Amino acid sequence: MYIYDSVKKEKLKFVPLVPNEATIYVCGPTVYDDAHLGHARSSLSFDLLFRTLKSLGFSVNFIRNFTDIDDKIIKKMQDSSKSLKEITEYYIQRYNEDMDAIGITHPTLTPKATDNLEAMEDMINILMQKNIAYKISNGDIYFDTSKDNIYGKLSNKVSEDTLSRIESVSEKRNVKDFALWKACSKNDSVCFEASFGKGRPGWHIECSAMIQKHTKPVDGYSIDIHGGGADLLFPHHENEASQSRCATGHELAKYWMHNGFVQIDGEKMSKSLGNSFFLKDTLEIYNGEIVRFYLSSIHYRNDFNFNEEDLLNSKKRLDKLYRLKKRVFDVSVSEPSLDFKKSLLEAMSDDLNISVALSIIDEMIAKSNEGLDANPNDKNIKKEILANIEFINELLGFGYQNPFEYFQLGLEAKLKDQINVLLEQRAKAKLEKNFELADKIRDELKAMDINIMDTANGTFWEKIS
RNA sequence: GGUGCUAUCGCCAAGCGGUAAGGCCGCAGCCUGCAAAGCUGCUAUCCCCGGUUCAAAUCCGGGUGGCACCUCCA
Repeated sequence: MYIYDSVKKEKLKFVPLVPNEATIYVCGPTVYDDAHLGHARSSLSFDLLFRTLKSLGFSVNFIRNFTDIDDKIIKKMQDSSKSLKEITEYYIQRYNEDMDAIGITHPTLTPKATDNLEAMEDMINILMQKNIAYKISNGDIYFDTSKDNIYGKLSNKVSEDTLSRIESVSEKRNVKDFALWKACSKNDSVCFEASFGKGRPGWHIECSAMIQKHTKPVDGYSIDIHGGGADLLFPHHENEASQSRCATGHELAKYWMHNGFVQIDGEKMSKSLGNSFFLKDTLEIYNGEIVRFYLSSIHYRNDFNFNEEDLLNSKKRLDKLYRLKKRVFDVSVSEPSLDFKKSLLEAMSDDLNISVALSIIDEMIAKSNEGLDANPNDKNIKKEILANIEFINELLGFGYQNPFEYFQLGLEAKLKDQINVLLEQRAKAKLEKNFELADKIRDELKAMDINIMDTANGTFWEKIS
């Protein structure tokens, strides 16, 4: 397995801290709103990593958190007069629904910030004891970045000019110091007890504390891989790495991976532009698997330009897999082709090269169709093809649907019956060489948006999308 | 202003120094009663200029264009 380390900026051989094991921590969403396409892409990127490592035989410990304390959540509370828990639980559930819809494997652990306040308190206490953290007059606690002589190394982004953009608080020792704890005032609705005063944690400390709590350091690192969106490198990951290093005496992660961004029709995704923003909006129109296939079809590090035309073109590629699956759906699975499995894994082992993986699948489809054209009823060929498709699903998370239902999605049973009756009539007409009637029926079906095809494996029909 | 990414066929997109994968679209053929589906074949010298090298889309320098982040946004 080779992965691109976005801090070292090179592709590296993945050497896990513990042989055959991998611990991955990915920054999850702040749950104050529904998941957007960017969340989907991030989840998808690391889901592919998760699946690939598992397929390679690693025992993977995959952690993805929920940030359920945050200014945006507090604002939502004020706007909606709902409690913190009401809001976060609602959006966590919605998030999980969306991720299920696009076939994201469940992480091994999904810690919430609110369940790990003690770990954060401990870490802040350690930093205060070391005089790396300090309290200012209003009760806020800051991290003293000057105590970490390699602060800024991770992102390489701390310039004078960057600093001028950071919020200035006069009592901070250094401009780049960041909040570990924000003291609460009397009318603050969200307030937690801690030995150093009431308040709530800063954003960065939660990930550090949860990693510290849920993992065991090996060889000077807490975890193997830390992941997240490209925007998180600075300041979030820089700060995480720094405070963890200072508090624990070892590095946070051996490898860092960052996924690229999603744009809509070439524009930055934002509410003000009114471009389709939420994953749910897309899922209302398209099946989750189609969205998954489209969003994962481009390398995770590249920026992704989402548009409907490309989505539909990408669906045509997935259709081909399902047309093949229709041809072999009447047998039980055997073992996938070793060559196919090996080359697919090899592609994904190269920093998740999905493009090469998809081209290998396309070649498999063409070869399989060729084999089936020559031997339409060869059970061994069919079994292996079906097994290949199952392996695709295991590794990449698509191709799992019943192939007939895939092409008939959203049609009512009554209509399906009607179609079947027409197909029987057409089959009879064809048998009697009454091609005029057969073509008339086909036109009738076409008018109903149904496409039919006579293959060596029988007559199939599809809903035209 | 700082930091970084990027420019490959009409569209999407691999390529990581050894002579351009794959998908969509298009054209031709095979198959088919005709279609559809499937299969086969055809379609690019890689933004521009210079350099390094036996050899560059791939490395270096300079342009030009696109984008992102630097604002607790994945």
